[in-house]
Amino acid sequence: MSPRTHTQWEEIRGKSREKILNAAISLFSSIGYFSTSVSKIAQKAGVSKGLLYNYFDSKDQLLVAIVKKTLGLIEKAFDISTDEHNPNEALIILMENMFKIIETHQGFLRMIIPLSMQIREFEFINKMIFSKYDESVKKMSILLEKMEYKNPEDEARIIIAGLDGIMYQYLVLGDNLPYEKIKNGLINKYKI
Amino acid sequence: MSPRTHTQWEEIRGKSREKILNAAISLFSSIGYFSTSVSKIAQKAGVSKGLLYNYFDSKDQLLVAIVKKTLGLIEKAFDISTDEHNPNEALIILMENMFKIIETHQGFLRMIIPLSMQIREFEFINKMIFSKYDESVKKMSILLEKMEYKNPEDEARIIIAGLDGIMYQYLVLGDNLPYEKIKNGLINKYKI
Amino acid sequence: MSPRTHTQWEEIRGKSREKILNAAISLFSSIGYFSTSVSKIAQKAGVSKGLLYNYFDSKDQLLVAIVKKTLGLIEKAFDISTDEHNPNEALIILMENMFKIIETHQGFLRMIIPLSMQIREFEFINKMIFSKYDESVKKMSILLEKMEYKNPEDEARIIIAGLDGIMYQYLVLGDNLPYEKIKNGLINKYKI
Amino acid sequence: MSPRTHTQWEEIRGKSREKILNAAISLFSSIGYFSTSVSKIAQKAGVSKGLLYNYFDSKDQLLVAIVKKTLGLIEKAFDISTDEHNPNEALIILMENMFKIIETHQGFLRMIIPLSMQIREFEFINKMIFSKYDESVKKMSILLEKMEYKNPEDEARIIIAGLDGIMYQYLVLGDNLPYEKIKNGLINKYKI
DNA sequence: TATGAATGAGAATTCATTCAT
DNA sequence: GATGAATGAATTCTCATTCAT
Repeated sequence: MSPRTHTQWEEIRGKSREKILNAAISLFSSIGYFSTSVSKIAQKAGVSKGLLYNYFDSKDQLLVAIVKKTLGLIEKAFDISTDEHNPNEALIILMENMFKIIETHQGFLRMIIPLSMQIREFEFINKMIFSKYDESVKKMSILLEKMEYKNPEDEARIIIAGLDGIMYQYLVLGDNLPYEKIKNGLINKYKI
Repeated sequence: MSPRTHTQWEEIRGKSREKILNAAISLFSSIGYFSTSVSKIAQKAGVSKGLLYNYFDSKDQLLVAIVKKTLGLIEKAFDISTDEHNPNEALIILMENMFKIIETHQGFLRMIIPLSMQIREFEFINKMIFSKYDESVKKMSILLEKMEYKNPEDEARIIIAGLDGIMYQYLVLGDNLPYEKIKNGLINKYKI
Repeated sequence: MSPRTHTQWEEIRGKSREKILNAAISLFSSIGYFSTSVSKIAQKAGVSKGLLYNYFDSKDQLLVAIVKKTLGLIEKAFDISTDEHNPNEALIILMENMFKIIETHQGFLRMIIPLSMQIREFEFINKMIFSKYDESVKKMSILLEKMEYKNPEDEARIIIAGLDGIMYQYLVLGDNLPYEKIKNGLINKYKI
Repeated sequence: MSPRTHTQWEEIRGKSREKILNAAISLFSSIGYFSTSVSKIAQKAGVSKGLLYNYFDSKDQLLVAIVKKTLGLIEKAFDISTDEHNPNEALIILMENMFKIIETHQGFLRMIIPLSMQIREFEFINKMIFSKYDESVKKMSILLEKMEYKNPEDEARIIIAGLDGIMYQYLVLGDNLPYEKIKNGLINKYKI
């Protein structure tokens, strides 16, 4: 009969939010943002449509929340210090980390790439992709410079293009792509 | 108002069809398949919705028609004989041709890539992409073999990953990408 | 088999538009703008909801269309020259005209008064009411001045307050108000 | 935390009820009954939705409570004895009292007038308005009879129409109306 | 007494598609 | 061949109300 404590409310909210976010990311990534209706999300999450709008102001904002959340996860996973390694080892770790992101966040990538390719509506996604790209180029350039590549920045861009290409093919071709083989092929090209 | 001849009808049909296809590809590629309404297409093409449905059974079929048409164009442009060139020259020509497709058919790519990321609904697009991929790997492998690469197929896949990566970045990053630089960077890596 | 002429289309459009407008004004005035759903309007008009949106961009715009249309009707009815009459006769005609508007456009008034009293959303209604008020004050002042009233503008404002009061009571009290009696009572006060 | 006495509970109940009523009247009068959500009321009152429903069975009943409460206030303010004044003085006091209500209960009026324009749903409001109207006519008629007006009831109705008209204009036109001027103009017409 | 998460019915709006002319 | 009015199902979103604690 006594009202719930703040923590109890928090917990309830957290659980529902999570259910909705998970349902949404699953649907957005498999059938796409536009083909996913809010009703489908609510149904998959096992909650009412109304509740979804208690937690997210709009379908758009739900997307934003997903992007933020996943970006947080990626950031965390990516934030491994490479200080104790020599440049080449560090480069390999960097590449492997990028492949890990591809493997772990397939769904997320499948969701945002379509949005980044069209629709002005989600400009923030393009900005985010560009900032990630830029950051990667910088990080990698430094390592390649230490490894005494002649044009480290250019080389970095080519490596990242390779990584992005493998990602793209992985997402589109799925099992038709000998992913592991290509992945190792690329990595080995840069192992001294 | 003498009755039109068969050829005249044909011509009229062809022109309207063309107008519709052009309007559709322009809209699909800029704002996306799902955000493009049939009304907008008809309006942009300067025809009535009814007429559009005279030519195409559905929005889906309109997409199919666009893919078929553009694939034809790509095929034609791609079908340049490399017989009179040595393997390395041929490889470079092949790569340059692929870049040409990226540059010439931006809109088309921007349209189908999002659709290819979503499983199931447009299966035929994935099949088509896979067949193109496979074909390219084969063509390139042969040349690389002649150039005495140790693992020509693996090397081919890495090159194509690079090409696809540049394509992807070109479509997403636009002017934020030093496209020409990376393009030449990649090509030069394979010039002997 | 031959397509409809421009005039035929016009006619079809006109009829549907009219049906919708009539249904809307009837519902807006009887149960109010907010309690009237677009579905109800379409149903009453005997058309689909979709069609309604072919003619009007939104529920708001439907309201705007009604206001414009009714204002046109009122303007026309009100635009009677009083040149050949002496000031007192003209004043009486003016008052009678105002009563006529009250009687003829009950529904319209019942619709806009609630909107004018609240909601910033429909500012244009307030502007319109003020402009009508101002216009009436000016017209009536001129006549009262000729009739040698000491403070013609003040007197005009009092008369119009009386008219508005009767309008208000007429709309709210309906048959509980001895409308004709009061109306004549007011008019007689200003007959010389 | 000793258990509260009955009186303390009463007080708590009273305060929360009051807060809710005030929030509701403020919102109903500014943005209208239909555009005001129960959530907004609870929020503005600083209580939970649940608590609101502890005090009032429904949004409708909340409205009823407001009307009852405000009517009580008006009654009290209006219940000033005019016995010691002569009829003319009493008439002026009566009119001034009515203006005072207009000025003091703007919000309330702005809230109920829109509702009174819509037939059926809030019948009780129309009944209340009629009863107030009737009562005023009677009171005023008596005074005007003593003042030897020929048709005291008719004159009373005209005066009240004037008052209502000024009220209406005051609510709709706001600062665009020279309220004080008209108010005094009307009062002076009946000062001997 | 007090909370706020949860519901579900219903609101406005969009859009692929049909059809009479 | 060509038109565009008309449809209806589906979409996003709102909100009064309930209920377990």
